This record gives sequence, C-alpha cells and structure tokens, in this order.
Amino acid sequence: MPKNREQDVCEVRSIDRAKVMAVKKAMPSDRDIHSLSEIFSVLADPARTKIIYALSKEELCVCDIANILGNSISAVSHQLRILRNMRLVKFRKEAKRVYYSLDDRHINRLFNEGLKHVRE
Amino acid sequence: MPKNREQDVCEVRSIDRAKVMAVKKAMPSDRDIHSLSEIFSVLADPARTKIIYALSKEELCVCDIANILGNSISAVSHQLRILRNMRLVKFRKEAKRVYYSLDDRHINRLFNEGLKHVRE
DNA sequence: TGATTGTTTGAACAATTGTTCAAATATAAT
DNA sequence: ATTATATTTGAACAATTGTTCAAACAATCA
Repeated sequence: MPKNREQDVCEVRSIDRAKVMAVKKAMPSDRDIHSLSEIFSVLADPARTKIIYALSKEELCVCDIANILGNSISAVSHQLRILRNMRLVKFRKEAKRVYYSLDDRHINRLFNEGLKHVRE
Repeated sequence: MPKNREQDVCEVRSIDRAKVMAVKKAMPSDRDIHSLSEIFSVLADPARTKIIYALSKEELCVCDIANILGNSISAVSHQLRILRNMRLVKFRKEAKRVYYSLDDRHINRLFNEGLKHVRE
C-alpha cells in the first residue's frame, strides 16, 4: 500500500469542530490502534482462524493441523510462523514432530466474541 | 491468492487420528469460519478500526471522519463503502452532508475485547 | 442558470498477502 | 552412512488490498 502523503489539509475541513476534537481526544493511540489491527488481521484469514480454533481444543503437530484444515504442510507451517511471531502459539518438539498449542489467554475470547457476531 | 488445488492427500498423513477427528467435528462450519474472518478483516485495517471507534462515540459526517483520521475524504469514503456493505454502519443525508453511525451491536464489543488484548 | 460544497466512484498503482514448489534442516530408523 | 519422516524456509507468483487521482453526482447557494 502506498504511504500516506502529507494530507492536503485545505481539502479536509471540519464541520463540527467540537465533536471532532472530542473524538480525537478519546481515540486510542496510533500505537494501540496499530496493535489492535495487527491482532485482528491474524483472525482475518480462514486458515489461521481454523488453526487458532483447533489449538484451542488440542495440542497438535503440524501434520495433524494440516490434516484438519485440508491445507498443505508448507502452507500451515508458514501460518504457524506468523502465529509464533505474534506469540499467540507456543511449541515443543517431540521426536521428529513439533507440537503447537495456544499461548495467549485473550485470542480465544476474541474468537468466541466474533462467533457470537456471526451467529447474530 | 491462488486457489487451493486438490490437495495431495498422500503427503498429509494423520499422526493421531482420534484427535484429528474430534477437532474436525468440533470445528465451526466453513461458512461460519469465513464470515468470522470477514468480520475480523474489517478491523484488520487501522483506518477502519479508527472509523469504527469514532462512530461508536459520535454520529459523524464523512468530512469530520476524514479530519479525525487524518486521511483523505476519498480514502474514507472507500472505507465507508466497505463498512456499509457489511451492514456495520448506517447513514442519513442532511443537506449536502452524509452522516454515518454504527449499525451493529457486536462490533464495538469486538473492538473492546481486542483492546483488552492489546493492553494485556 | 452557474458556481460551490460534500460525497461517491472507477481506474491505476504499489504494497501486501497466502499459496505452491523446491530445497534445506532436523531427527530417527535401518 | 543412508534413508525416511516431519518441519521449516525462501523464491516466485497471482490475488487482494488500500491509497491516490480525476471525474462524476448531489444538494445548496448566488
């Protein structure tokens, strides 16, 4: 995505300054908003959403995750790396296998809250 | 993104069939998973996240939303169309202006649950 | 009427995403 | 050692995303 250019302030005039100021003041920091979007983008992909759900039920090796999702081992491994980088999952090695499990208290609540939304 | 080819089942063997079956059975439908990811992808963009938050505080016209976000009118309008299509916001016209407001009970809870996550 | 203001829209574009494929690791078995 | 199995990794690629720009609409005002 292209980076925001210096905005043309003249074009963006405020209609209701009081409201605008109030909302701007209440708005969470750019840092928080960014982290928020980052978390949500994890669940914005069906494959990752399924992985999160699966791991909320069971500790699983990569092979079995791929089997559950119906995706390739490689694709799953790439997704797991993203989840690892975000510290959402942890893993342990056992023989040739690597077992993954959830490593985040909140992500599952987010999942369930979302599911409520979907099911109205 | 390329579409999933028919997976090479031979490559994806199951290690623990019982676990795999159990998780597969418990897994929400593909339809639900897809809707879930769709909802989350709305909040996966900082601009949209800010819009949702702003509208949770005040009914706002496009111009003021752009002002609050520091984005162009056009960019905001494009994002609003996405939110409209997903029935997350509603709008009313007043003179030359269009006022948007939230039209979804759950999205705000999702936002707040996410914020909890971010702030640990 | 024509000019102005607020918003929407579509095309174009760069950035990002998620997959596949092939090759590299790592661990265990023969 | 060689082979087989489980996983990771990087490059390549198509699909998608979010922005900008210019043009179109829509509503009001002179």
